[in-house]
Parts: sequence; structure tokens; C-alpha cells
Amino acid sequence: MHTETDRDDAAARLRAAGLKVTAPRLAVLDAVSGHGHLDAEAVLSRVTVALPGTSLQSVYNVLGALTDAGLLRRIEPAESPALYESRTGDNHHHVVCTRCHAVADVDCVVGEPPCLAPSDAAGFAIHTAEVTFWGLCADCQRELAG
Amino acid sequence: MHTETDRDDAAARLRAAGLKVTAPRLAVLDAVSGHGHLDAEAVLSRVTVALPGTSLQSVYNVLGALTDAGLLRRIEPAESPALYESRTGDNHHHVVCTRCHAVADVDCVVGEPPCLAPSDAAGFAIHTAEVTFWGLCADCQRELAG
DNA sequence: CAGTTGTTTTGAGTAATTCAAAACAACTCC
DNA sequence: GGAGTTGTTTTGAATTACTCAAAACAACTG
Repeated sequence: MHTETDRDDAAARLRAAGLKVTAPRLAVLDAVSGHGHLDAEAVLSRVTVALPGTSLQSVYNVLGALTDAGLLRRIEPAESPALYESRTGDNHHHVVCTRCHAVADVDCVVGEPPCLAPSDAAGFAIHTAEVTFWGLCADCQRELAG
Repeated sequence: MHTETDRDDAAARLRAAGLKVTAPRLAVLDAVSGHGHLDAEAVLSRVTVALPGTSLQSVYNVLGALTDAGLLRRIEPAESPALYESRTGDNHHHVVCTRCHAVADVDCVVGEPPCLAPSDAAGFAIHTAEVTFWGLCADCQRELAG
């Protein structure tokens, strides 16, 4: 499901970010890529398949390094542990289910990033606008209706 | 700084919410009202002045009850513990300082609440849009410039 | 003012994450 | 291609913010 080239790409991106290329980093990158929004535990269980023996602490280290490097994005919705996703650089937003905490992406609401600018910002120099929508996901709507 | 009437109002609002009127609840309400965005520890230290011996656990209980009742609003910005404010019901937003975590209010950006509606919401039935701006507060701008 | 029910306290427990030091592996340079 | 340096991973412990549970207590009801 993932090619030789994928791994080379990942290695190149790590190097470009000034990070050493290591097995745990490749494994984490692969675990998160295209798999939605994962917390550290979920990343660990995916990583463990490819690289048994990896510690949770390493997963935290790697997730932190990759996030700082801009290769992953971290979101922290209320009531959830930190979640990581591979879609970076486009300032998209999120919908979170108030019942089961499922998360989905939402494209930028008002044109280009940063999407929104407050009129009065209390003297803050703003660089990011983060939008979180809250609602019921399709599954939970169904369960509550049924 | 707070009148007899303030306390009566607070008691009335508690009763209206179906909650018993107790000293810790009045003290917490008073501690949070008009004092920005406080975490549980900060609430405790303010409460302790008026009501020594109050436990942190009680502060958590009270903050939870008051939030559920809609008398307080809870926000949970990334990297900060939960913060409580007395301004409820107007769906205003927040700016958070990326350096010192100071928080300020921002009025609703695009007209009336809920302010925003995503075009595609991945099947979610959305009821709230939460906006968090990130930037440098005035103090931190000054310190970095100086 | 006695009873009931909800609240507060005390004390312990948990989840998610961070800190620190030692073992180890990737890249650099010869 | 092997030694050295530096960054990474592991192991183990600690911390923060918060929740759970049971007993002591206080607010409202009649």
C-alpha cells in the first residue's frame, strides 16, 4: 500500500527539515499519512506493526519533532488528547463530534487562509485563525434517531 | 467592589438554574465575574480570600456545575488548562498569545452567532463554531522588540 | 425544625504528557 | 568504510490537570 518512492519522499522531507532519517520517524510519518486524526496511542499501535518495540515516549518525541518541522500538524480539541494529521500548510479547519469525538476536516470557510481577521484584536499581532466546529457526526445522528 | 445586590443577583441566577445557593458557588461566581479568563487554580486563589479553606476539588465541582448551567463558559485552548469566563451566551471568540498564553476576547467576527457555516461538513450536524486566533500579545511584542 | 437531597470535603486514582540520563544509531569526515 | 560527533531513542520516573468515590455536611422542603 506504500511504495519505495513514498519512503524515499519521506526521507527527503525529513532531511530537508534538518532531521535525521530514522526508522521510528519513517514509521510515524507513514502511520499518520492519510489516516485522519490520530492520537499518540493510535500512532503507537500503527507504528508497532511495522516497527515492534517502539516506545510510546519515542512516538511523543517523533510527533513533537515532526510537528515542529511542519511535517505534521497537531490539533487539540477540548476533551480530546492531542491529534496529529499529515495535511499541513493549508490551514484547513475541523469538525468535532460532541458525542463520540470523531474529527473530520473542513475546508477553509472564507476564501484563502488565514480565513478570518478580527476587527479588534486587543493589541495582539495575529498570525493564525483556528476554527473548530462542533456538532453530531453522521453515525451519532443515526444512533440517536434509531 | 461588589454590592449586596450583586450577591442577590448571583443567588437568583443559581436558583433559576436549579442549583442550591452555597457559599463556594457565590464565591466562585464572584471570583470569575469580570476577571477575564481564569483556570481552576486561579479561581481557587481568588476564592480563598473570601472563603478560606475551600478545596480545589470544590472549585472543580462548582466550575463544572456552573458551566453546565450556562452561568460560566469554559474554553480549552491548546497548551493551557481549562479557562473559565463569565461572559456567556454571546458566542464571542478568543485570541491567545503564543508566547505567554494570555487570552483576550474577540467579538464575533462575521455578524451574528454562530458566525460561520462550513460549506461541506462531512455529514455533521453543526451547532457551534469556535474561533481561536493565535498571535503575540502587546506585552510580548514589546519584550521581543525591546 | 426534622428529613431529604444535593454539595463539599477528603483522599486516592488516572490520563496524557514531560523530564532526565544513559544507551544507541545516523551522518560527517577522513 | 570506520571512528567520532551529534542527535535520537529508550528506560524510568515525575508532573499537571483533572476525575472518581465515599463520608461529612449544609441548603431547601414541608
